Amino acid sequence: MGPGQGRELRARGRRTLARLLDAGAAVFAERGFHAARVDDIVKAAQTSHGTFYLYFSSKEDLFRTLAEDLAASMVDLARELPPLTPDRDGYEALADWLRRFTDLYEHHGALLCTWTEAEIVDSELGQVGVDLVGQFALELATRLRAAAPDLDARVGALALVAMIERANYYLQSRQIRAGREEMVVTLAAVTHAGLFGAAAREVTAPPAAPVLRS
Amino acid sequence: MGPGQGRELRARGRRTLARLLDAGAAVFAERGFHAARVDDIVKAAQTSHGTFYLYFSSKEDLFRTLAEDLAASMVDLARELPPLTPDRDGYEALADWLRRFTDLYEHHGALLCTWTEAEIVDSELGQVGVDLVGQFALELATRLRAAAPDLDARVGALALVAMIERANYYLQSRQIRAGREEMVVTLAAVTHAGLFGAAAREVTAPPAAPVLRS
Amino acid sequence: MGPGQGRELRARGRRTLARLLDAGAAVFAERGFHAARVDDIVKAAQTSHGTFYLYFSSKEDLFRTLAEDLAASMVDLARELPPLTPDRDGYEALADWLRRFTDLYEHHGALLCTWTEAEIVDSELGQVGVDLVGQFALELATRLRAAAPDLDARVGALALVAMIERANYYLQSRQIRAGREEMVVTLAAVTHAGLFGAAAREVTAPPAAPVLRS
Amino acid sequence: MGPGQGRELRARGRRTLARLLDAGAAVFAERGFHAARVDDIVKAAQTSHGTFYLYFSSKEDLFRTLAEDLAASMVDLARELPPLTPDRDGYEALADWLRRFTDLYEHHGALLCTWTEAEIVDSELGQVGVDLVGQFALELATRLRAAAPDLDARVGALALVAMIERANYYLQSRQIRAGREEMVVTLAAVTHAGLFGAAAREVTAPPAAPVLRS
DNA sequence: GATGAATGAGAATTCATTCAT
DNA sequence: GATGAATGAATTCTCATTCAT
Repeated sequence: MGPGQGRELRARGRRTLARLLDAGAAVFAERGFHAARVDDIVKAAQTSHGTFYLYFSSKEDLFRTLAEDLAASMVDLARELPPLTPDRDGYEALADWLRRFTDLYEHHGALLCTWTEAEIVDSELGQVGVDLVGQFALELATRLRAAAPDLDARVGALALVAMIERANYYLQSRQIRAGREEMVVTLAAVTHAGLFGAAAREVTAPPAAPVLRS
Repeated sequence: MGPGQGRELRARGRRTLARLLDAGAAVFAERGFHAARVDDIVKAAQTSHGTFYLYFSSKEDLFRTLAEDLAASMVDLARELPPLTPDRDGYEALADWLRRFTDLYEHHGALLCTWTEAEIVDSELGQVGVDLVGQFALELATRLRAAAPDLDARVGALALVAMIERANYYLQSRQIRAGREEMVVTLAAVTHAGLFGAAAREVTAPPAAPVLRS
Repeated sequence: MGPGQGRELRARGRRTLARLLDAGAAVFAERGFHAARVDDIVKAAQTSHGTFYLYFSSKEDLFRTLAEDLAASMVDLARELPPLTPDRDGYEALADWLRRFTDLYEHHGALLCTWTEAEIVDSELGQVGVDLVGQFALELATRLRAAAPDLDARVGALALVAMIERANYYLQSRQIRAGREEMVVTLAAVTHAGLFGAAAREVTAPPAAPVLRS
Repeated sequence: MGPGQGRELRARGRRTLARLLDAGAAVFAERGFHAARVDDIVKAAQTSHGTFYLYFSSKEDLFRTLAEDLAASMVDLARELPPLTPDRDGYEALADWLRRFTDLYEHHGALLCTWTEAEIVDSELGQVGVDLVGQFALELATRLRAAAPDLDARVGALALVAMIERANYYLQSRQIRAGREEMVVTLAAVTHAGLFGAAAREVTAPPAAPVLRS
């Protein structure tokens, strides 16, 4: 563990720590775990190698810290998944929630991409990843079970989570050439359709006309 | 390029090349691009460093070769996406195709996970990845457009591709605790529902009873 | 030199200095000069890096201070080597002196082991080590010369000093599995025999019965 | 373990290995374990850092290898300790053996001084050191027991070993200002006297006149 | 008097690639 | 065609020492 995190820090120390965390997030996001150099990070944080190791015991330690922060945010978000109903309110709530997911992914998602790469998988962190996906899926599964009783709710929920996560990745990595809102609406529609059938939304949702583009 | 690929190898040379490709696939899959050591690869191939550079000009060169092979297989598979119809035949055809996708992913998918990591993204290879996703999405989009005219077909198709790809990844990395067939059926159902509405499948598809488990 | 030793410390300063000296002795003894970290020392002394350099100008400065203290004690002890006589009183006096040597070695000897390691040998301190051995040897040599005139008294004395020093080291480092008193008596006997012949002690010394063990 | 030692080496590899071993011995002897830089060693061996790690897995690995070689030589020598008899032949045999010990110490002894410093003590190597001293002491103890039955033979033997070892160290580190032969004769005399009484040697040994110097 | 924070010159080690046989 | 050996730039991490409060 980073020695600098065990003790409580003075104002200056807190600022340095924050700079390192920011720099780490940026560099890991841009280069991935292995290609990220401690040198890049300290340069970005405008500090020295020595200082880095004052706060973190290793490059991996910093990564783990960032990942745990992100994981916590994700878990929080998963808990806030609104009750999903077939009506228009349910659809809107889902779309709103997806907007917030996309926000989070936009700011920290690059880190998710390196999650696998850092082979810290065996340790707790790997489990965190699994739990994370599971947490999301759990929430969805509860609704799926009611809406589509003949589907395997657990697997179906995972499939929807997969879609949401990966679509955000495509968006971020520019493999998808689409706007944020476009994607959010589409994901909401597909998910809603998956849960309650396409008909439900068609009736209640407003014509998503502006979305049509291709 | 590795001189060893610049034409006409004797039997012995072909065997060495094959061993290197196999070893490379295995090691990249297990460790990722950066963590994979040339040393690991030559040991697995039971040959020497010198020989490696007889066939490939660099570690990246080997990766690129493997990735291009995989990409070609994927593109081939995408072309074989069957016509999707709302009836039961359409559903079955989709499920069959998903089975083949899962086969491919099972054998070579680990390489896909490292695709991003190797920063060969700027080069053609990155584009290959984009094209690949695009190719799949294109096929789906055509059907989507007919089935759900108020959805952004392109984005919707990408969302479904995202789901299919990522769900396979979850399966492979054991983040999903489900059987192959279970997942294939679920993906088929969700995709089919996304395309034609849940009602379509419910009427035409057989009760997916054994899938129910959670 | 550390400013903190340049005279007149208040009570608080004296306590801090004492803590640092104690901590230094402990850490140098346990880890050796190179492996001892200033950080270990200040932690053991419950103070900070900044404070350390208030009292000592460097790690070496602290070591030197400790070593000089020890050297002074050793020189004092050497001066107190009693007159050695072939009779029983001489033997007992020698044994008593050896007991005190062993006491000193027990408390500070670990530092002696690192003496060589710290390459402060070129400086005065190295000379102190040489002088120290020499001082001991000188005292012994005077007696040896009388008792065994055909031996090289100087070298003989050094050999005895070597034995006494090294045997204490074996004892301390548990390379010898023997009790303190056992060792003291044995060293006294061997030294006495070396000086005056085995016969002398045999006649005059009491049967060292309890020593017999092996 | 050094990868280069598992496989059998070609002529060139054997030469490089030998150069590294020689260089390591020299550098460790001169600077001690901690102060010795891998850089010094590879420079002395006229090779590169990379090559070093081809043969040894770490600086410690090289040290251990050298130490084990030395330990083996020492154990061999201990086994060759001649039968010790009170007559002149016994004395001469002892002196001869001491000459060989001094030879060994002269060539490799510097390494012994760093033995303690490298904290490899916990592992087998530390035990080797203990065993080594024990081996020597065992041989001596057998004779002591016969010659001086009222002494603790085991402790007495250790004391003599201590003397022999440490005196050689003094000689090597120039803390003793004496010639080799001078020291050998003196050690033989003191040891012989310790075993059989001063009288025995006086009668049988030649007058050691030339040794007298101080 | 005391201390938390910062520093940066080294140190060990790794590994893709080249070379001589 | 094959390979054992060599290379050295790049990288992570350490730690004695200094500084600002």
